[in-house]
Amino acid sequence: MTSAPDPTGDLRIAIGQAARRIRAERGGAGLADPQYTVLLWLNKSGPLTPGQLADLERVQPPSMTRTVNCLAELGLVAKAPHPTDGRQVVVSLTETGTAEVEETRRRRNTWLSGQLDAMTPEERRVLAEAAELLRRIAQA
Amino acid sequence: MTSAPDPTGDLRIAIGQAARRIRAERGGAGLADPQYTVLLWLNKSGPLTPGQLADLERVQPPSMTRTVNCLAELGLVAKAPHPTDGRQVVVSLTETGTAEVEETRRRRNTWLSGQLDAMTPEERRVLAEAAELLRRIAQA
DNA sequence: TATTGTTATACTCTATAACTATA
DNA sequence: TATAGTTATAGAGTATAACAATA
Repeated sequence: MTSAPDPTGDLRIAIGQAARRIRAERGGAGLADPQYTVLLWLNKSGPLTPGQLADLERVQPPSMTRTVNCLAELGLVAKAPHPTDGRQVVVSLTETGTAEVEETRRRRNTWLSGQLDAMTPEERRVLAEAAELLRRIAQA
Repeated sequence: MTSAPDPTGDLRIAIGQAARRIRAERGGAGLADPQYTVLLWLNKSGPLTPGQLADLERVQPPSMTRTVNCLAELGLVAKAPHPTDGRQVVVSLTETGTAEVEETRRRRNTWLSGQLDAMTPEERRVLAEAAELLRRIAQA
């Protein structure tokens, strides 16, 4: 019982499996993926508000509040009042957080990096392009 | 504050966002992604045991037990004793389940299909290749 | 004794709704 | 009145550990 090809289903399944597999891995300090991703955003873009982070990650504000608080408790980010808008909060990487990002990135034996390193340049190119396309899909 | 390119981080973020975005969509009967994925496997490969499904989906057996039970309650799959091995269970699509798969697939306005349809053939090719690579990553 | 599946339990992530504070 | 963030609550998904049944 084999049905016709289903690129959509194949892609859905592949994304789901990959996301689950990646989630099962822990970077440096045992940080879960959503938390580490926030650190990556802050490292890439500088200080951001929880609202901006929620938009970037495409999650609802309460989810980001929780993630940010978790990181703050670990001392990896700091929350500060917004200079001009009392409603907003500014989240920034601490020294510890910056070190955590860089240390994790430096460790080339990080699981996903290891997987990519084992691939051919052409395959890495495909995945890099796919990353952009997936990002676009996620923003639709 | 913009750091050096980080293909690994970009890919991780993209996969996470895409998985979350896809999960937020509901196919035909409002079926969640993990459940629909099991239907796709059964439709593709025919009847399977919970253990086989767990291996295919890279989840632990208890997770699959739960998913299969949910589908059985909905009448989309049926559980039957294995003909020769009393320990095993055979899960198969019911008529309703088959109809559900085909109806969902036929609806081209399914969210992800719509996204793919809006892309260029080249972009679809990249994603199709990426799906294979992601599958390989997930199995590592 | 090893394997298949299930039950029990707990944790993480996410969402919606309601609330507070500020603009 | 609108916006940013938080708190409260709930639900989905997954995992590990322990158990039952069968090989």
